[in-house]
Amino acid sequence: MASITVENYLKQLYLEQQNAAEELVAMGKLASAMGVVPGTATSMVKALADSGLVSYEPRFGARLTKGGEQLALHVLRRHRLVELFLVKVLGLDWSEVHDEAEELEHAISEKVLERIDKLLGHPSVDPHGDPIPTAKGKVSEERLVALPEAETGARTKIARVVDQDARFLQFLDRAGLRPGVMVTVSARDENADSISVKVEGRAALTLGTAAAMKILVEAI
Amino acid sequence: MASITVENYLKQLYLEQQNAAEELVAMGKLASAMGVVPGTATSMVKALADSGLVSYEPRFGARLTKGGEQLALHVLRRHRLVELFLVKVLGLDWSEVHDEAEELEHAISEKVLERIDKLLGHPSVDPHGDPIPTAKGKVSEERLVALPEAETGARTKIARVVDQDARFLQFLDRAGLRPGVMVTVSARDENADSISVKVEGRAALTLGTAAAMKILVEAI
DNA sequence: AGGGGGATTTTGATTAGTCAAAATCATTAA
DNA sequence: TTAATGATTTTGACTAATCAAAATCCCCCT
Repeated sequence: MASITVENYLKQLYLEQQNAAEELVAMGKLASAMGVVPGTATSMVKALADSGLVSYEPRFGARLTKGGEQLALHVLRRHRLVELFLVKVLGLDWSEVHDEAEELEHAISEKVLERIDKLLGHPSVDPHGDPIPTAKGKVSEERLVALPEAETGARTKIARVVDQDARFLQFLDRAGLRPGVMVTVSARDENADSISVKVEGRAALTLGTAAAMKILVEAI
Repeated sequence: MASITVENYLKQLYLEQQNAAEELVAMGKLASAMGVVPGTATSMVKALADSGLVSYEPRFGARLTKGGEQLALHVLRRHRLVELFLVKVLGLDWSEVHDEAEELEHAISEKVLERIDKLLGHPSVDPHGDPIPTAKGKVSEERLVALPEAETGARTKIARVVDQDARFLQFLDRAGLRPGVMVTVSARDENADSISVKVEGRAALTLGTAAAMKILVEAI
């Protein structure tokens, strides 16, 4: 069995690989994502390479192998199903479930996981709109765009929020910006580096582009 | 925070202290309960003594301090609430939840635990009838007797089963011997080292004394 | 009193994961 | 082309938890 540490490295490698869109994940990136010193990442990656979970090109970076990716997706599935479970069954807030799931994802057996999956009706996304990999390790491809890229004046639905920071999520929550909510980009200001969004029955809200980029809406 | 290993040692020390009824737990006992070699138990107990969680008398054994006992009870509370949760909410079998809980007990936060407790209606016993310590670390004292000690011919209720072995529990389950079920000791045979029990609408079943001792019924 | 035996403790080694700091390398800037 | 810069890798050391096996101790029996 992969240790908790190994599971975390694989998961992080997968996530980095996703949003960086670069082929190889640099040791520095991985190290800071894992909260360790770079040398630690290097030696861990070498160990992972020895067990065939990643392929490592010294001085350039690492990439998950097929096997490593399957394991990573499995961890991600546990993480996201647990998050949804915590919200739907135990009534926790979507801003606080990430940290909880970070622990539980390593303690849940296959059997319990499948029970949870069934209880939730085989959901396809977690409370942040992140896709839940299937038991076989497939992730559904979504066609989403970041809020600043949505057409001005067009109503779209918030589909996903790509930041797990509790305070940011609480801010969004208070502003009514949750997955599933319909929003309209009412104005944009290149110079101010901001856009204004309108939620049903609320005053328009102005967001900096960086924050708005974390909100993904359905492409039309 | 106490590591998973430390939590397990404390829990085991508590359990040994309970059913051995001796003041001190011997290193040999602790080691075999933990599945480690005796020397390992010795050095771990010395470390626990250094952090004030146990008091250790070399060559005699160890005993939990007040602080260690509180921690142990906390772990036990998590373990038992999780077991009940798995049975009641996720529909697992009472024979299989022990092992699951063994992992989850170390991954559950205070917040999630209290949600589970509330969802279950602040239960006082787990699926095996083991008492669930309160958040403050109090355990309700029960007045139970082992089945072989029950009066012959008197109807009593099964209250607790003190063995977590899945196969034994499955055997009991098939025989209808579950906590809450009414049973009568219909006969006893000193020479055969056995007793016969009768469950409502079933043929009498003969159990060896050792097995029957693991079934506790309400004292009348 | 003297041994034996069984449990306990010690000692020395090992593994996983980590850090600090020195060494190495690749690329950019001059 | 060379030197500087910043990232990466290496080295040596540390901690927690463990085992194997040698050393020690306590109690009981003769």
